[in-house]
Amino acid sequence: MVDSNREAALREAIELIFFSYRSFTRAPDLILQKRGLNRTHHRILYFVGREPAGSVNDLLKVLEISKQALHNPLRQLIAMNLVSSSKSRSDARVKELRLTSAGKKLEARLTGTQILQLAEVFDQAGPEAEKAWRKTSHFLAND
Amino acid sequence: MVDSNREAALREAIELIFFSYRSFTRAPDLILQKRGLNRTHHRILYFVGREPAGSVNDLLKVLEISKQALHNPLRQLIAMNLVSSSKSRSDARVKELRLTSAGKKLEARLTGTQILQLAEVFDQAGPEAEKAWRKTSHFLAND
DNA sequence: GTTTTTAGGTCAATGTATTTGACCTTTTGA
DNA sequence: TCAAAAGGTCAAATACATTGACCTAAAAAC
Repeated sequence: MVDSNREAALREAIELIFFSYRSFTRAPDLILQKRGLNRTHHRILYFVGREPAGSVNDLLKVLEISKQALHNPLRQLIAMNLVSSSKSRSDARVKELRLTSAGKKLEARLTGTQILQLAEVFDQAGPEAEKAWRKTSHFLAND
Repeated sequence: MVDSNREAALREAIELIFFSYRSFTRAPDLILQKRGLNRTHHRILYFVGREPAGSVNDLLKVLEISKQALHNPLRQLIAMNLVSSSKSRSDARVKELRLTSAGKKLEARLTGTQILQLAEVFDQAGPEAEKAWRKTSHFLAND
């Protein structure tokens, strides 16, 4: 059971998550908007950057969106020459996705704002708090 | 400056935030979907519940969306009798928004899943980690 | 004490994004 | 070798957000 004081404290935590997430995505969203891109494009750039030569399916798994929902933004990124797509040699059905150099540059810019923001936050909070934050976030992320 | 080891650690934190947020919204989103509602409807229910008799403008400020973007989902909630709207006595331009009893019930159900989830997470992480998580999240939320 | 301006809120049309569902190609495996 | 499954694409319908005009009531300016 969750008593009513505890509930108030947990509602405060809910709001922290809401406001944190909004703060966390604000800077990259502004940069994206100027190019007619959105949060999904950033996610694609991020995960393609993290796993070069990954397939469309790899992306679908990590993003948990439908392949139809992925298709348009991915196509746009390829058309804009931010992501390259080439047939896999081992399985001709599969595409290997990679960031182009322009894609790397944009990804670094977008994610860079978040890296700086988190660096500041952890700097203010201190290393012990950072460690505890990571531990707690891990429980939240994997459940 | 952020060196390359530190950058990798911060990228891990970025992913923790992404996966945490998704995990955090999954349960209520499923409930919402069954009624043809979405995240915005939950946010409206949440903040109307937090501030009974608040105005449309109060909602706009906290949600940071345009009034046109708010209008449709709010209208739907009123039509579904989850939110009530009545003219303010002191200023006839202003509406006072409140949860109806059905609205309270749904809000409790939606937010309840998140409260339980956070209760479990903090239980696993321990009270010190919770405290540090709150401190860190506070820096992130307000910047 | 009118008149103008501002605040609160609504509506319709357009544009953008996602979903639904069909489809194509290549590979795997019975 | 042929049916089924995996990877990926496309077009139409639907849902959602944005743009921009608009209405009414209240404050402020004159």
